[in-house]
Amino acid sequence: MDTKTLCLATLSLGDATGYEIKKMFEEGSFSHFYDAGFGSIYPALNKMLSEELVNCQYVDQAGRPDKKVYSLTEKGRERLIQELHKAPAFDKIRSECVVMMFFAHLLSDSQTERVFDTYVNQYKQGIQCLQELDLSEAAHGRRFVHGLGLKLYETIVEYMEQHREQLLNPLPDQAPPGAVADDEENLPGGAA
Amino acid sequence: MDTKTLCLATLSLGDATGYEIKKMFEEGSFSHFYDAGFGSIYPALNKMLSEELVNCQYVDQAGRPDKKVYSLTEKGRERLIQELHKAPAFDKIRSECVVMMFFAHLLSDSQTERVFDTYVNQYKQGIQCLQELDLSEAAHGRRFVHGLGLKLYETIVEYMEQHREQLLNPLPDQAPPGAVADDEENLPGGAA
DNA sequence: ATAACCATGTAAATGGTTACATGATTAG
DNA sequence: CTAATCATGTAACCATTTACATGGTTAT
Repeated sequence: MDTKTLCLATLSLGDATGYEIKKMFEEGSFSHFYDAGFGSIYPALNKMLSEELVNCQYVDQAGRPDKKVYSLTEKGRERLIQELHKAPAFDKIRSECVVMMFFAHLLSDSQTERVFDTYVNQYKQGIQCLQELDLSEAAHGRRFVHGLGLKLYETIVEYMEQHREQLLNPLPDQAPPGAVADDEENLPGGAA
Repeated sequence: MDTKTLCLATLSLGDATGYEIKKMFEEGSFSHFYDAGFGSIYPALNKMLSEELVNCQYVDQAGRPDKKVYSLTEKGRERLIQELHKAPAFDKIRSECVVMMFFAHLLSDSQTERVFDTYVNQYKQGIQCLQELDLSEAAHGRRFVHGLGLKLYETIVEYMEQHREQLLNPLPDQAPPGAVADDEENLPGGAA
């Protein structure tokens, strides 16, 4: 699924600027299952304008560049529906944190902690974002997906907190030799 | 994190061919947090060979092409550790199924069902893969990550099954107008 | 017979990220 | 005064995906 389709999908929820579409991917309903940067959103929007999949209204703003508010055309709506009826690909996940945690035995204590915290905080923030959304007007699919996202995030945070010691202070027989010395800290006893 | 680093990481668990590395991403311990295809693995391996990050032993095989078994060099191990100590990026998730389920109100009933099944089956298979792994020799990080993956997959399957009706047979007031007529089926009553 | 599996690789096409470029406003 | 937010866009770079190319073995 390319950025074009994602933009069409976003616009089906209401007119928006490229800037606002980006925010949807960062903080809004889409944050937990897709992302896109300006470098792919703006070109996608311009391509779709020339294909007549979207319309554009220019809104003058003092000082700032003109706001360009995009809206779906009928053709765009048809294209969106067509794309949504293709065979879905499997999920693609790229989690650097999980790779790093997998190789905890090669990490310094400080890096292990840093990765752990990054991961937990990412999903704690995600939970907050999802909880702040107003779904009173939302269609059933959106509610379903929202509930799934929330559940997943909560599961991650819960697992991380429950198994913190397993990662950060493993029992000696769980930590084979070859570990990296830490340049900053050195807990003499470990988990006492 | 690029394919090169992922290959180094895989090789730190034991010598392997490109083909076997791919399998690790599909069925092994890595399946739930990263992926890579042949088109990126083989070039990565060759580049690393010229950078002396890996060694290669050719194993003759009757009929089949020579097997090329790669192993980490000391330089490769150092590079891996260096990469693992960088600041981790946030997770990137691309889930076409979730996008489609979000827009269930634009989908035909048959497509909704297809997407639902694709999603559930993906993670049911994932659970099976993870359960078949032998972790008796695994380091603590690997066990930690394995537990996390399993927990997440189980949570997804459980949520999907518990909320099946919400997606496939929503109550009328949860399904706003604009739904697409199905070309194959038509349930007259819905959830009575 | 046919499909799937083992096994490696290249080239072209696609597409996404990063850095650059501009510039006013507002909050700390 | 500085950083963040609003607002758009291009170009170079980087990486991945897909299709192509080869070819024997094993299971159905």
